[in-house]
Amino acid sequence: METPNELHAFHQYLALKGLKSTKQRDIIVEEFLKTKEHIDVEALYEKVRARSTAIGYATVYRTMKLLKEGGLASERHFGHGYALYEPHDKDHHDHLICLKCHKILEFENEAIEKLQDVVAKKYNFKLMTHKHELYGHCQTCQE
Amino acid sequence: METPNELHAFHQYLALKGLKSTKQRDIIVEEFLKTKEHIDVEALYEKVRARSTAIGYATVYRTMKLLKEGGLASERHFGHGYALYEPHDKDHHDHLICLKCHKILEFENEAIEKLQDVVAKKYNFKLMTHKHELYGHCQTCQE
DNA sequence: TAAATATTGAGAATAATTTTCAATTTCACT
DNA sequence: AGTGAAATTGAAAATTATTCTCAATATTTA
Repeated sequence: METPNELHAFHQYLALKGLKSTKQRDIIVEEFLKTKEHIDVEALYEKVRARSTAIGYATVYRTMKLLKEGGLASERHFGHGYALYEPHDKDHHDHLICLKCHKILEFENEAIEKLQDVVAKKYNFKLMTHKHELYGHCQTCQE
Repeated sequence: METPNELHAFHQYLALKGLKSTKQRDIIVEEFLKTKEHIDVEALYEKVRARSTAIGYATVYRTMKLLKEGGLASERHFGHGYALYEPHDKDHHDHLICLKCHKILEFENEAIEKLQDVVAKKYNFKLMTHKHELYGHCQTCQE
């Protein structure tokens, strides 16, 4: 009784768009959902290949794009030149990134979110999304 | 009596690092400082070429890297896959980016900066820098 | 001015991601 | 179940921003 309902949501998204469900997509989505950290395409590709050697990089990229479009994954860029993905959260969160060990922590701050709205209003912007990243040294790396 | 003292600062930085001043670097830096908006390498290259056809892309990239290292320019990435540069401000500011017309506005918000410090402290992070970008539709594009 | 060293432009190289294309798979309709 | 139109696939080529290589040239220091 533990059908991942995100996978189900993905199938619904595909149906909605007139796209097809395939074994490859399912494997990629399952592996993606399984990792609770931020994952890059290379690491995801490795996990996927461990289950089926007949899946190429292109399909991983294509599937991540679909997940993004379907609102099931968020794509992040933290300065190194490649994308990281994470399952899309209902509750928005932002990130603390350690410049030494590249650890990523998440934070939520309601007060900041409110202030963002204030800023947007001041400039007559209709806010759709935002990116708030704090870069520094984590506790461990300060020693 | 209007010597750009940023150019002077650049020369000082070069001297400090044992690097050399060249015509190419000066032209690139002058053109960069002249634009008060965010500029990408391609646009800067065009401006530079208008003054001297004997300057290559590589030198523009190399010079922007020096400006960055010297603290005279900030590099930004707003989601499209290339870098934008802006003269480095003493007063930190963040950005509002229109998803339709790609206009970029700047904002400063002291209260948000303070809250960032609170967040960093909570996670025992030593904050070095941050990125805060608000994406949406600007006033003009809402019509 | 000369020697030592940094810089240059052009094009090759890199790296992440996207596209192309012919072969295969899915799905809606029998 | 069977068929055919349309979507999907993997592999390799293409793309794009940026960096590197290298032989020729320019700057600096003595």
